Amino acid sequence: MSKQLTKIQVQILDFLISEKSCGKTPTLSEIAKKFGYNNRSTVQQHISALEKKGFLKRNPNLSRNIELNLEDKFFIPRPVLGEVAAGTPLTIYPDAIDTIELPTIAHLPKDSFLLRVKGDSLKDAYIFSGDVVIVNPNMLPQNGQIAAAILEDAAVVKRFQREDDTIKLLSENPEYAPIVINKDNQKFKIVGVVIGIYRSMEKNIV
Amino acid sequence: MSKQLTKIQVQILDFLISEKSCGKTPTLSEIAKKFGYNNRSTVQQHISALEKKGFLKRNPNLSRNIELNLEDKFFIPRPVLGEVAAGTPLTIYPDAIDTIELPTIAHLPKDSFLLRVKGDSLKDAYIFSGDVVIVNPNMLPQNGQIAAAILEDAAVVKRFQREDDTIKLLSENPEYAPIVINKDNQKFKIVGVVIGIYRSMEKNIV
DNA sequence: AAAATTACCATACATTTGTATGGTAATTTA
DNA sequence: TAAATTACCATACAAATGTATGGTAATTTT
Repeated sequence: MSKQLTKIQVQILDFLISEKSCGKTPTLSEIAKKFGYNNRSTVQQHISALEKKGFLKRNPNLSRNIELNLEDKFFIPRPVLGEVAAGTPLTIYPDAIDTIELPTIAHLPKDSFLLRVKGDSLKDAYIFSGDVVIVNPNMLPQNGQIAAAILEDAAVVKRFQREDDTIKLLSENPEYAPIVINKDNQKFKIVGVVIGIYRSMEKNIV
Repeated sequence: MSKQLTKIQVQILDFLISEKSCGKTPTLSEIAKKFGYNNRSTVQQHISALEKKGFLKRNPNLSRNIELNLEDKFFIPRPVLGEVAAGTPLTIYPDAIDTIELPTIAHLPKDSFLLRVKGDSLKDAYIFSGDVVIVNPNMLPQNGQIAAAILEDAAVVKRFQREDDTIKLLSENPEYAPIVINKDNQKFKIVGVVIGIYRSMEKNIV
């Protein structure tokens, strides 16, 4: 038997990874439901194939006990939604352009997503090009918090400052001037609050 | 009924948090086994009490479906083993001195742990005082990687450089001189490799 | 063309799991 | 002192879950 995965096996494995990255391991029934199967024995067969090919391991008779075995990687890939400029706005992509191997950040706040920062306009806030910021879209930024926003169909990550009739987006780097937005600006939309940053060190070998 | 938890309820909740932070949700039987109960109905009662007090939620008839409800926090606390100096060595504590609310880093590499960095000796490596480093103890540092080590019963986080008969621990900050260690030094022990850093932004309101 | 593989379905069964109910002894509260 | 709570145990049952086995049709490989 080849180690090559069939289309459906890939889909199921992807689903398992996606669920795992939310901290869940589905049952056979749940997988069957997800893929529209009438019977969990269909999933049973696919999981069995994935196990034979070495992509996962089952623990007999234990519920929700599919252990992923992603080539000895410690990390589970998570999609990065787009690159975002700390300086000039960059386009945000509707689909993932990239995956980052986050240390299995599993239960990120619901709906939260990742953005990779480009540029050095936030370097005085200790955020550097290449860092990944974790954005919680269910929060409204308070003054002084780092926020992600969409401006003219592009995304920015800046320190947020609400004033009387305007919103200021500040860089920490004096080389960049603040962006001032009128409150009524239709082309401006707060996306969420940066609740954390993550930086992988594994490729930082000098 | 009070919202106060009994000793055993705290122990069970702690166990649930600990398991959750490894990406697992135990069954009643598994909890019973962990605490030496002969019967899972004992756990059933404790979980029921925890639910009534609002600390978790159960989804009826679904296995491994205890959802923790830690006061609407998005985050699950994880113990921070100790503070570690980027500059001068600081003591590493055997038990957690603190918990950090990591964005539910759930499947950290096995056995990995967190250290909070103090001091600015790694600032040129973009690691700052207060940052939390994720240390993987199952890796040996390569030259140039940031490593955590124990030196004279204290812990340091430094860039690692192996030379002929010595190991050099380099600061990125020119104010700190490199620490040079003889390979035979009994009081020196590599603890692991820093595989990532995490910084929470939530309290960074200026 | 024959054999193997793939993708599904159906059924049956043992185990696990969640849950309901009732009981006992010790401790705490009223 | 009486009542309530706590911490355990035991039993019973339904639902969920994993697993074994066999089948069909389509596709791919040999």
